[in-house]
Amino acid sequence: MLLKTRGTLTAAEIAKELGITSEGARLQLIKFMEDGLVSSAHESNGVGRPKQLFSLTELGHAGFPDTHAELTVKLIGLVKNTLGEDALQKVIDAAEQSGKVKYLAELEAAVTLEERISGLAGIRTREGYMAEYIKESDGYLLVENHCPICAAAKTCQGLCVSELNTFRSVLGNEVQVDRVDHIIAGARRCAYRITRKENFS
DNA sequence: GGGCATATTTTGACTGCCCA
DNA sequence: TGGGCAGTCAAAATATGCCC
Repeated sequence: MLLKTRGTLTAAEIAKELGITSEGARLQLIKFMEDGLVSSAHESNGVGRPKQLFSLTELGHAGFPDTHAELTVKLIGLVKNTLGEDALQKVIDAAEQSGKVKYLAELEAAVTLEERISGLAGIRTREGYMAEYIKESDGYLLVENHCPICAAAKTCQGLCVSELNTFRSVLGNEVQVDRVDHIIAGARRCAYRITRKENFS
């Protein structure tokens, strides 16, 4: 909790806050380091042995509550209940339009279909979807192994529809994009089959 | 460059508490 | 009662800058 609220600290500083000796604090920190919750770095400050500074790792930070998902679900509910379904749909449409513009700009240099799919997978991975694509005999499979907006998507299915629309727009008219796996429906992943339309092959 | 001073870490022995 | 765990204490080890 001290490392979370105060940032990087030495064993002596932690010991002082906890009312124990620095050796006692250090023993605890070593255990946290063995568990991957804390990392250390050395900092030289003139005369004497360099300080060993302790800070939380990503795993350590993950041990604290994150209520983003709950907040998002709450906001979606508030928009729906106070402004109506139409207002919520307008918000989703605006987000979809914004997403399309952003994706198209990033994929401007991609010429072939495979380059566009590869680029799209890269963008989605950066956004936390752990995306990848698989080349198949009749097209491609875009796979998203994680859904960072799962809680929101369960509350508002429009987000998933918007996502599919975005993929179709970004990949172009010559391909058909179908969702074949859906996390919301209980699948392990979301997957999209991408095939060339008959009249474009 | 080497010895010294300083600040900090490391280590081992020990104590006390809890629990099966 | 013994084992495990958490913490204290003291001494040794370590890393670095300063000064001659």
